[in-house]
Amino acid sequence: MKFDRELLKGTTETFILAVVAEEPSHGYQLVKKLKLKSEGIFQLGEGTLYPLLYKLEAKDWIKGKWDESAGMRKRRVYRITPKGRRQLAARSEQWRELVRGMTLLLGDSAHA
Amino acid sequence: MKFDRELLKGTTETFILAVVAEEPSHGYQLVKKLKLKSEGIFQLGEGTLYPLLYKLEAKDWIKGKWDESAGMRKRRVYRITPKGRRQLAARSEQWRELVRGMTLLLGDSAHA
DNA sequence: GCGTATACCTCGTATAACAAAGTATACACC
DNA sequence: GGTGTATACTTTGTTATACGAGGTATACGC
Repeated sequence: MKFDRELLKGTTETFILAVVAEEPSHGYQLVKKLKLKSEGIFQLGEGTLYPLLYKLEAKDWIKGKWDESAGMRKRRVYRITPKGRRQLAARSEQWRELVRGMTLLLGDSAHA
Repeated sequence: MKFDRELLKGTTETFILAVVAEEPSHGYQLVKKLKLKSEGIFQLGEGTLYPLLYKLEAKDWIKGKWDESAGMRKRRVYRITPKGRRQLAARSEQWRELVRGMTLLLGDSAHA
């Protein structure tokens, strides 16, 4: 979906954490996976995803490791850290609150 | 609730439109109303709300009119325009898609 | 040797929500 | 008639985020 530019802000970190938590992944793979698993709703470009991964790693929420298996393009595989799990829980909580607030305010408009 | 700074982005215009659509209101009133109706989840400051109202009016999604009834501090009452209603519908649709995408991706994490 | 899919990296831009500070009016109360 | 509080609006500066557009380089099929 083509979102109104700002709508995604603050949610991306959360769903990336969630997907990485479910299964360690590398960047390029995440681009595909996010699109697939969200049924095309989220389509992050690489220019969005990679810098985000660096940031998450810098905060120690995920940890990347180079995978240089023979006969493969080398790739950096990220897995979630304990700290990342705690963040994910906190973010999910905030997300649920946001949804609750919006539901309260949108009311009928939400089903227009 | 204290949100993670960026999480609200893109949602504020939507719920303001929704509340104004339900009933014409002036700025100061909206600050209170948003907090009340969202059960304290959304607490926009005036420094956030007023500029937003100006922007929405500039886009012709809401229309303000000075109310100078006697014995009252004069206030600017906003009501939604037809264009605003269409926007509200579009925004609500996007919001629902976002929720759907997040639900797909968060999965178990959403109930942690 | 050529095309395509894979995989990663970097820079510039727009703009949004917020805090903080300011102005000014109505009204209750002593 | 002076003080405090709630009402009501305005403006400025800061921070950060998602994105597009561009770039590099490797594996593999044919």
